[in-house]
Amino acid sequence: MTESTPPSRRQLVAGAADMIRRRGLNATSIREVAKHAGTPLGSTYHYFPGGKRQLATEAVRFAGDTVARMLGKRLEAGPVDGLRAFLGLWREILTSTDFHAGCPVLAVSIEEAADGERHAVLTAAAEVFAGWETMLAGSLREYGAGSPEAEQLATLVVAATEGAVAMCRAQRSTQPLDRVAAQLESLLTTTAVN
Amino acid sequence: MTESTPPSRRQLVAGAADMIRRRGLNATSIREVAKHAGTPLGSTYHYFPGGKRQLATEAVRFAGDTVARMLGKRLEAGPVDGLRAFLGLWREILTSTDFHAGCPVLAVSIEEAADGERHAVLTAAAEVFAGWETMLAGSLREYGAGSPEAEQLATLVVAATEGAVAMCRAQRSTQPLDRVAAQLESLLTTTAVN
DNA sequence: GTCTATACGAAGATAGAC
DNA sequence: GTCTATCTTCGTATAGAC
Repeated sequence: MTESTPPSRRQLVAGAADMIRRRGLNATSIREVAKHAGTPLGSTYHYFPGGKRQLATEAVRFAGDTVARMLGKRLEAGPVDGLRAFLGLWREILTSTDFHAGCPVLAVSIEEAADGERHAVLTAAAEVFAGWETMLAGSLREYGAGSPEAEQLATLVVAATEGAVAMCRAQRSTQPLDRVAAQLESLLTTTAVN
Repeated sequence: MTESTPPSRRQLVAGAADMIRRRGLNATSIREVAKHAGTPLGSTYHYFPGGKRQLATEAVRFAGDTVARMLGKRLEAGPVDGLRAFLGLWREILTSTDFHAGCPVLAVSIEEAADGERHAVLTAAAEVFAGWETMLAGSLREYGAGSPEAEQLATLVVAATEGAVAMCRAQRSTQPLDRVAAQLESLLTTTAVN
Protein backbone atom coordinates (compact mmCIF):
# COMPACT_ATOMS: atom_id res chain seq x y z
CA MET A 1 0.00 0.00 0.00
CA THR A 2 2.71 2.46 1.00
CA GLU A 3 5.32 1.26 -1.49
CA SER A 4 4.68 1.86 -5.17
CA THR A 5 1.41 0.24 -6.20
CA PRO A 6 1.65 -1.75 -9.44
CA PRO A 7 -0.86 -0.68 -12.09
CA SER A 8 -2.21 -4.20 -12.42
CA ARG A 9 -3.03 -4.26 -8.72
CA ARG A 10 -5.02 -1.09 -9.10
CA GLN A 11 -6.77 -2.50 -12.14
CA LEU A 12 -7.76 -5.60 -10.24
CA VAL A 13 -9.36 -3.56 -7.47
CA ALA A 14 -11.21 -1.28 -9.87
CA GLY A 15 -12.32 -4.21 -12.00
CA ALA A 16 -13.57 -6.09 -8.94
CA ALA A 17 -15.56 -3.04 -7.84
CA ASP A 18 -17.14 -2.80 -11.26
CA MET A 19 -18.05 -6.47 -11.38
CA ILE A 20 -19.44 -6.44 -7.84
CA ARG A 21 -21.70 -3.50 -8.52
CA ARG A 22 -23.13 -5.31 -11.54
CA ARG A 23 -23.34 -8.95 -10.48
CA GLY A 24 -23.00 -8.88 -6.73
CA LEU A 25 -20.24 -10.33 -4.57
CA ASN A 26 -20.82 -14.06 -4.93
CA ALA A 27 -21.16 -13.96 -8.71
CA THR A 28 -17.90 -12.04 -9.03
CA SER A 29 -15.15 -14.56 -9.71
CA ILE A 30 -11.48 -13.92 -9.27
CA ARG A 31 -10.89 -15.68 -12.56
CA GLU A 32 -12.98 -13.23 -14.52
CA VAL A 33 -11.65 -10.19 -12.69
CA ALA A 34 -8.13 -11.31 -13.53
CA LYS A 35 -9.02 -11.99 -17.15
CA HIS A 36 -10.65 -8.58 -17.47
CA ALA A 37 -7.59 -6.90 -16.00
CA GLY A 38 -5.31 -8.85 -18.32
CA THR A 39 -3.38 -10.44 -15.46
CA PRO A 40 -2.90 -14.16 -14.81
CA LEU A 41 -4.93 -15.83 -12.09
CA GLY A 42 -1.88 -16.53 -9.96
CA SER A 43 -0.98 -12.84 -9.78
CA THR A 44 -4.20 -12.14 -7.98
CA TYR A 45 -3.18 -14.30 -5.08
CA HIS A 46 0.24 -12.71 -5.08
CA TYR A 47 -1.26 -9.22 -4.73
CA PHE A 48 -4.09 -10.36 -2.49
CA PRO A 49 -2.96 -13.25 -0.28
CA GLY A 50 -6.31 -13.05 1.49
CA GLY A 51 -7.99 -14.15 -1.72
CA LYS A 52 -11.41 -13.06 -2.78
CA ARG A 53 -12.33 -11.55 0.57
CA GLN A 54 -9.34 -9.23 0.58
CA LEU A 55 -9.91 -8.18 -3.02
CA ALA A 56 -13.58 -7.47 -2.34
CA THR A 57 -12.76 -5.52 0.80
CA GLU A 58 -10.35 -3.28 -1.06
CA ALA A 59 -12.84 -2.87 -3.89
CA VAL A 60 -15.49 -1.64 -1.45
CA ARG A 61 -13.08 0.82 0.14
CA PHE A 62 -11.94 2.00 -3.29
CA ALA A 63 -15.51 2.70 -4.40
CA GLY A 64 -16.32 4.33 -1.07
CA ASP A 65 -13.33 6.65 -1.25
CA THR A 66 -14.10 7.65 -4.82
CA VAL A 67 -17.62 8.70 -3.87
CA ALA A 68 -16.44 10.38 -0.67
CA ARG A 69 -13.91 12.51 -2.52
CA MET A 70 -16.55 13.75 -4.94
CA LEU A 71 -19.04 14.30 -2.15
CA GLY A 72 -16.57 16.28 -0.06
CA LYS A 73 -15.86 18.65 -2.91
CA ARG A 74 -19.50 19.32 -3.65
CA LEU A 75 -20.47 19.70 0.00
CA GLU A 76 -18.31 22.81 0.18
CA ALA A 77 -21.16 24.54 -1.65
CA GLY A 78 -23.67 23.35 0.96
CA PRO A 79 -25.71 20.24 1.79
CA VAL A 80 -28.21 20.59 -1.03
CA ASP A 81 -25.39 20.80 -3.57
CA GLY A 82 -23.89 17.71 -1.99
CA LEU A 83 -27.21 15.93 -2.19
CA ARG A 84 -27.57 16.81 -5.87
CA ALA A 85 -24.08 15.57 -6.61
CA PHE A 86 -24.68 12.32 -4.71
CA LEU A 87 -27.94 11.61 -6.50
CA GLY A 88 -26.50 12.68 -9.83
CA LEU A 89 -23.57 10.31 -9.47
CA TRP A 90 -25.81 7.28 -9.05
CA ARG A 91 -28.13 8.47 -11.77
CA GLU A 92 -25.21 8.68 -14.16
CA ILE A 93 -24.02 5.18 -13.24
CA LEU A 94 -27.49 3.79 -13.89
CA THR A 95 -28.05 5.46 -17.23
CA SER A 96 -24.52 5.01 -18.57
CA THR A 97 -24.69 1.25 -17.96
CA ASP A 98 -28.27 0.80 -19.16
CA PHE A 99 -29.26 -0.01 -15.56
CA HIS A 100 -26.78 -2.85 -15.31
CA ALA A 101 -24.67 -1.34 -12.54
CA GLY A 102 -25.50 -0.15 -9.04
CA CYS A 103 -23.62 0.36 -5.79
CA PRO A 104 -20.96 -2.20 -4.81
CA VAL A 105 -21.22 -1.24 -1.15
CA LEU A 106 -24.89 -2.13 -1.06
CA ALA A 107 -24.17 -5.31 -3.00
CA VAL A 108 -21.78 -6.73 -0.43
CA SER A 109 -24.04 -5.65 2.43
CA ILE A 110 -26.84 -8.02 1.52
CA GLU A 111 -24.87 -11.21 0.88
CA GLU A 112 -24.15 -13.42 3.83
CA ALA A 113 -20.89 -15.34 3.64
CA ALA A 114 -21.28 -18.97 2.60
CA ASP A 115 -19.61 -20.17 5.78
CA GLY A 116 -21.90 -17.92 7.81
CA GLU A 117 -19.08 -16.07 9.51
CA ARG A 118 -18.98 -12.31 9.48
CA HIS A 119 -16.32 -11.20 7.04
CA ALA A 120 -14.20 -8.09 6.71
CA VAL A 121 -16.08 -6.98 3.61
CA LEU A 122 -19.16 -6.20 5.69
CA THR A 123 -17.11 -4.13 8.10
CA ALA A 124 -15.66 -2.14 5.22
CA ALA A 125 -19.16 -1.53 3.85
CA ALA A 126 -20.36 -0.28 7.23
CA GLU A 127 -17.42 2.11 7.41
CA VAL A 128 -18.09 3.45 3.93
CA PHE A 129 -21.74 4.13 4.73
CA ALA A 130 -20.78 5.76 8.02
CA GLY A 131 -18.26 7.96 6.22
CA TRP A 132 -20.82 9.27 3.76
CA GLU A 133 -23.30 9.89 6.56
CA THR A 134 -20.75 11.74 8.65
CA MET A 135 -19.90 14.07 5.79
CA LEU A 136 -23.55 14.84 5.05
CA ALA A 137 -24.48 15.30 8.70
CA GLY A 138 -21.55 17.62 9.27
CA SER A 139 -22.56 19.80 6.37
CA LEU A 140 -26.18 19.89 7.56
CA ARG A 141 -25.09 21.01 11.03
CA GLU A 142 -22.89 23.68 9.49
CA TYR A 143 -25.93 24.99 7.71
CA GLY A 144 -28.11 25.15 10.79
CA ALA A 145 -29.62 21.72 11.28
CA GLY A 146 -30.03 20.49 14.86
CA SER A 147 -28.06 17.59 16.21
CA PRO A 148 -30.40 14.62 16.15
CA GLU A 149 -32.03 15.94 12.97
CA ALA A 150 -28.79 16.20 10.99
CA GLU A 151 -27.78 12.59 11.59
CA GLN A 152 -31.26 11.32 10.81
CA LEU A 153 -31.40 13.28 7.58
CA ALA A 154 -27.96 12.08 6.53
CA THR A 155 -28.96 8.47 7.08
CA LEU A 156 -32.21 9.04 5.22
CA VAL A 157 -30.36 10.46 2.23
CA VAL A 158 -27.96 7.52 1.99
CA ALA A 159 -30.62 4.87 2.63
CA ALA A 160 -33.17 6.33 0.23
CA THR A 161 -30.59 6.79 -2.51
CA GLU A 162 -29.24 3.26 -2.17
CA GLY A 163 -32.73 1.79 -2.15
CA ALA A 164 -33.84 3.90 -5.10
CA VAL A 165 -30.85 2.82 -7.20
CA ALA A 166 -31.83 -0.81 -6.67
CA MET A 167 -35.46 -0.07 -7.57
CA CYS A 168 -34.32 1.74 -10.72
CA ARG A 169 -32.43 -1.36 -11.82
CA ALA A 170 -35.48 -3.56 -11.30
CA GLN A 171 -37.79 -1.38 -13.36
CA ARG A 172 -35.18 -0.06 -15.80
CA SER A 173 -36.13 3.53 -15.15
CA THR A 174 -34.76 6.46 -13.19
CA GLN A 175 -38.22 7.27 -11.86
CA PRO A 176 -37.62 6.00 -8.30
CA LEU A 177 -34.42 8.00 -8.01
CA ASP A 178 -36.04 11.12 -9.44
CA ARG A 179 -38.96 10.87 -7.03
CA VAL A 180 -36.65 10.38 -4.09
CA ALA A 181 -34.57 13.32 -5.29
CA ALA A 182 -37.59 15.63 -5.32
CA GLN A 183 -38.60 14.69 -1.79
CA LEU A 184 -35.10 14.80 -0.32
CA GLU A 185 -34.28 18.13 -1.88
CA SER A 186 -37.44 19.72 -0.54
CA LEU A 187 -36.75 18.19 2.87
CA LEU A 188 -33.19 19.44 3.04
CA THR A 189 -34.13 22.86 1.76
CA THR A 190 -36.67 23.42 4.50
CA THR A 191 -34.34 22.08 7.18
CA ALA A 192 -31.06 23.75 6.37
CA VAL A 193 -30.28 27.21 5.15
CA ASN A 194 -28.69 27.32 1.72
CA MET B 1 -51.06 -23.14 -9.49
CA THR B 2 -54.82 -23.57 -9.73
CA GLU B 3 -54.85 -27.29 -8.94
CA SER B 4 -53.91 -28.40 -5.45
CA THR B 5 -50.40 -27.22 -4.65
CA PRO B 6 -48.20 -29.91 -3.07
CA PRO B 7 -46.74 -28.91 0.30
CA SER B 8 -43.21 -29.62 -0.87
CA ARG B 9 -43.65 -27.16 -3.72
CA ARG B 10 -44.70 -24.50 -1.27
CA GLN B 11 -41.76 -25.34 0.97
CA LEU B 12 -39.35 -24.98 -1.91
CA VAL B 13 -40.63 -21.51 -2.73
CA ALA B 14 -40.57 -20.36 0.89
CA GLY B 15 -37.13 -21.89 1.41
CA ALA B 16 -35.79 -20.20 -1.70
CA ALA B 17 -37.14 -16.85 -0.54
CA ASP B 18 -35.43 -17.30 2.81
CA MET B 19 -32.12 -18.26 1.28
CA ILE B 20 -32.23 -15.42 -1.25
CA ARG B 21 -32.86 -12.81 1.39
CA ARG B 22 -29.82 -14.06 3.32
CA ARG B 23 -27.27 -14.94 0.66
CA GLY B 24 -28.52 -13.25 -2.45
CA LEU B 25 -29.70 -14.82 -5.69
CA ASN B 26 -26.48 -16.18 -7.15
CA ALA B 27 -25.35 -17.81 -3.92
CA THR B 28 -28.67 -19.57 -3.53
CA SER B 29 -28.29 -23.05 -4.98
CA ILE B 30 -31.12 -25.32 -5.99
CA ARG B 31 -29.28 -28.17 -4.32
CA GLU B 32 -29.31 -26.54 -0.94
CA VAL B 33 -32.87 -25.29 -1.24
CA ALA B 34 -33.98 -28.84 -2.02
CA LYS B 35 -31.97 -30.27 0.84
CA HIS B 36 -33.39 -27.72 3.25
CA ALA B 37 -36.93 -28.55 2.11
CA GLY B 38 -36.25 -32.26 2.44
CA THR B 39 -37.01 -32.96 -1.21
CA PRO B 40 -34.71 -34.61 -3.76
CA LEU B 41 -32.97 -32.47 -6.30
CA GLY B 42 -34.91 -34.02 -9.17
CA SER B 43 -38.25 -32.96 -7.69
CA THR B 44 -37.27 -29.35 -8.00
CA TYR B 45 -37.05 -29.60 -11.74
CA HIS B 46 -40.34 -31.45 -11.81
CA TYR B 47 -42.11 -28.65 -9.97
CA PHE B 48 -40.12 -25.89 -11.64
CA PRO B 49 -39.25 -26.88 -15.22
CA GLY B 50 -37.84 -23.38 -15.72
CA GLY B 51 -35.11 -24.23 -13.22
CA LYS B 52 -33.56 -21.72 -10.88
CA ARG B 53 -35.02 -18.68 -12.61
CA GLN B 54 -38.57 -19.92 -12.22
CA LEU B 55 -38.06 -20.85 -8.59
CA ALA B 56 -36.51 -17.48 -7.83
CA THR B 57 -39.30 -15.64 -9.61
CA GLU B 58 -41.96 -17.41 -7.58
CA ALA B 59 -39.98 -16.81 -4.40
CA VAL B 60 -39.91 -13.06 -5.08
CA ARG B 61 -43.64 -12.98 -5.76
CA PHE B 62 -44.29 -15.06 -2.65
CA ALA B 63 -42.34 -12.66 -0.45
CA GLY B 64 -43.94 -9.66 -2.12
CA ASP B 65 -47.45 -10.97 -1.58
CA THR B 66 -46.77 -11.77 2.06
CA VAL B 67 -45.65 -8.22 2.74
CA ALA B 68 -48.47 -6.74 0.67
CA ARG B 69 -51.12 -8.64 2.60
CA MET B 70 -49.79 -7.37 5.91
CA LEU B 71 -49.40 -3.85 4.56
CA GLY B 72 -52.95 -3.79 3.20
CA LYS B 73 -54.39 -4.70 6.57
CA ARG B 74 -52.46 -2.08 8.48
CA LEU B 75 -53.10 0.65 5.92
CA GLU B 76 -56.80 0.49 6.79
CA ALA B 77 -55.86 2.43 9.91
CA GLY B 78 -54.12 5.11 7.85
CA PRO B 79 -50.77 5.70 6.11
CA VAL B 80 -48.75 6.27 9.27
CA ASP B 81 -49.96 2.98 10.70
CA GLY B 82 -49.01 1.31 7.45
CA LEU B 83 -45.59 2.92 7.58
CA ARG B 84 -45.04 1.71 11.13
CA ALA B 85 -46.08 -1.82 10.19
CA PHE B 86 -43.79 -1.81 7.15
CA LEU B 87 -40.79 -0.60 9.12
CA GLY B 88 -41.61 -2.91 12.00
CA LEU B 89 -41.73 -5.93 9.73
CA TRP B 90 -38.21 -5.35 8.43
CA ARG B 91 -36.94 -4.49 11.87
CA GLU B 92 -38.28 -7.79 13.17
CA ILE B 93 -36.65 -9.73 10.31
CA LEU B 94 -33.32 -8.07 11.05
CA THR B 95 -33.33 -8.64 14.79
CA SER B 96 -34.80 -12.15 14.72
CA THR B 97 -32.07 -13.33 12.34
CA ASP B 98 -29.22 -11.48 14.05
CA PHE B 99 -28.96 -9.25 10.95
CA HIS B 100 -28.44 -12.21 8.63
CA ALA B 101 -31.60 -11.72 6.57
CA GLY B 102 -32.87 -8.80 4.53
CA CYS B 103 -35.26 -8.33 1.63
CA PRO B 104 -35.25 -10.92 -1.17
CA VAL B 105 -36.78 -8.44 -3.61
CA LEU B 106 -33.89 -6.04 -3.17
CA ALA B 107 -31.46 -8.95 -3.39
CA VAL B 108 -32.53 -10.04 -6.86
CA SER B 109 -32.71 -6.43 -8.05
CA ILE B 110 -28.99 -5.84 -7.77
CA GLU B 111 -27.64 -9.00 -9.38
CA GLU B 112 -27.22 -9.00 -13.11
CA ALA B 113 -27.75 -12.35 -14.80
CA ALA B 114 -24.56 -14.19 -15.69
CA ASP B 115 -25.54 -14.33 -19.36
CA GLY B 116 -26.34 -10.63 -19.30
CA GLU B 117 -29.90 -11.06 -20.49
CA ARG B 118 -32.75 -9.51 -18.57
CA HIS B 119 -34.57 -12.25 -16.70
CA ALA B 120 -38.09 -12.65 -15.37
CA VAL B 121 -36.92 -12.36 -11.79
CA LEU B 122 -36.16 -8.67 -12.28
CA THR B 123 -39.60 -8.06 -13.73
CA ALA B 124 -41.21 -9.74 -10.74
CA ALA B 125 -39.16 -7.58 -8.40
CA ALA B 126 -40.24 -4.42 -10.21
CA GLU B 127 -43.87 -5.48 -9.92
CA VAL B 128 -43.54 -6.17 -6.20
CA PHE B 129 -42.00 -2.75 -5.56
CA ALA B 130 -44.68 -1.08 -7.67
CA GLY B 131 -47.39 -2.92 -5.74
CA TRP B 132 -46.13 -1.70 -2.38
CA GLU B 133 -45.81 1.85 -3.72
CA THR B 134 -49.32 1.81 -5.14
CA MET B 135 -50.81 0.74 -1.84
CA LEU B 136 -48.95 3.39 0.12
CA ALA B 137 -49.67 6.16 -2.39
CA GLY B 138 -53.37 5.28 -2.45
CA SER B 139 -53.58 5.50 1.32
CA LEU B 140 -51.75 8.82 1.34
CA ARG B 141 -54.15 10.28 -1.20
CA GLU B 142 -57.09 9.02 0.83
CA TYR B 143 -55.73 10.95 3.76
CA GLY B 144 -55.33 14.18 1.89
CA ALA B 145 -51.98 14.06 0.13
CA GLY B 146 -51.76 15.68 -3.30
CA SER B 147 -51.14 13.65 -6.42
CA PRO B 148 -47.49 14.08 -7.28
CA GLU B 149 -46.64 14.24 -3.57
CA ALA B 150 -48.31 10.93 -2.67
CA GLU B 151 -46.39 8.90 -5.26
CA GLN B 152 -43.11 10.57 -4.35
CA LEU B 153 -43.63 9.85 -0.67
CA ALA B 154 -44.58 6.24 -1.32
CA THR B 155 -41.41 5.70 -3.35
CA LEU B 156 -39.36 7.43 -0.69
CA VAL B 157 -40.76 5.14 2.00
CA VAL B 158 -39.98 1.97 0.07
CA ALA B 159 -36.55 3.12 -1.10
CA ALA B 160 -35.44 4.43 2.29
CA THR B 161 -36.63 1.31 4.07
CA GLU B 162 -34.93 -1.04 1.65
CA GLY B 163 -31.71 0.92 1.80
CA ALA B 164 -31.81 1.16 5.58
CA VAL B 165 -32.29 -2.60 5.96
CA ALA B 166 -29.13 -3.18 3.94
CA MET B 167 -27.22 -0.61 6.01
CA CYS B 168 -28.43 -2.28 9.20
CA ARG B 169 -27.00 -5.58 8.03
CA ALA B 170 -23.63 -4.01 7.29
CA GLN B 171 -23.28 -2.39 10.69
CA ARG B 172 -25.22 -5.01 12.66
CA SER B 173 -27.48 -2.42 14.22
CA THR B 174 -31.02 -1.15 13.76
CA GLN B 175 -29.84 2.44 13.98
CA PRO B 176 -30.21 3.26 10.27
CA LEU B 177 -33.74 1.88 10.20
CA ASP B 178 -34.67 3.73 13.40
CA ARG B 179 -33.33 7.01 12.07
CA VAL B 180 -35.17 6.57 8.80
CA ALA B 181 -38.32 5.69 10.74
CA ALA B 182 -38.16 8.91 12.72
CA GLN B 183 -37.77 11.06 9.61
CA LEU B 184 -40.40 9.26 7.55
CA GLU B 185 -42.96 9.30 10.31
CA SER B 186 -42.57 13.01 10.86
CA LEU B 187 -42.75 13.57 7.11
CA LEU B 188 -45.93 11.56 6.65
CA THR B 189 -47.55 13.09 9.70
CA THR B 190 -47.12 16.62 8.41
CA THR B 191 -48.26 15.68 4.92
CA ALA B 192 -51.32 13.53 5.56
CA VAL B 193 -54.04 13.86 8.14
CA ASN B 194 -54.21 10.98 10.58
C1' DG C 1 -44.86 -39.28 -11.32
C1' DT C 2 -40.40 -39.58 -7.98
C1' DC C 3 -36.04 -39.77 -7.18
C1' DT C 4 -30.92 -41.60 -7.90
C1' DA C 5 -26.96 -41.11 -10.36
C1' DT C 6 -24.29 -38.58 -13.31
C1' DA C 7 -22.69 -35.27 -16.97
C1' DC C 8 -20.44 -31.06 -17.51
C1' DG C 9 -18.67 -26.67 -16.38
C1' DA C 10 -16.77 -23.24 -13.26
C1' DA C 11 -15.58 -21.76 -8.78
C1' DG C 12 -11.53 -20.76 -5.01
C1' DA C 13 -7.20 -21.82 -4.00
C1' DT C 14 -2.37 -23.62 -4.36
C1' DA C 15 2.01 -26.06 -5.94
C1' DG C 16 5.70 -25.56 -8.28
C1' DA C 17 7.93 -24.41 -12.86
C1' DC C 18 10.26 -20.35 -14.85
C1' DG D 1 8.63 -12.45 -8.15
C1' DT D 2 5.31 -14.28 -12.15
C1' DC D 3 2.50 -17.18 -14.09
C1' DT D 4 0.89 -22.17 -15.62
C1' DA D 5 -1.22 -26.23 -14.47
C1' DT D 6 -3.92 -28.64 -11.37
C1' DC D 7 -6.61 -30.15 -7.03
C1' DT D 8 -11.01 -30.16 -4.98
C1' DT D 9 -15.58 -28.72 -4.43
C1' DC D 10 -19.82 -27.21 -5.88
C1' DG D 11 -23.00 -25.32 -9.30
C1' DT D 12 -27.11 -26.31 -12.93
C1' DA D 13 -29.26 -29.49 -15.32
C1' DT D 14 -30.72 -34.06 -17.12
C1' DA D 15 -31.14 -39.15 -18.17
C1' DG D 16 -33.17 -42.94 -16.94
C1' DA D 17 -34.24 -46.42 -13.08
C1' DC D 18 -38.24 -47.35 -9.94
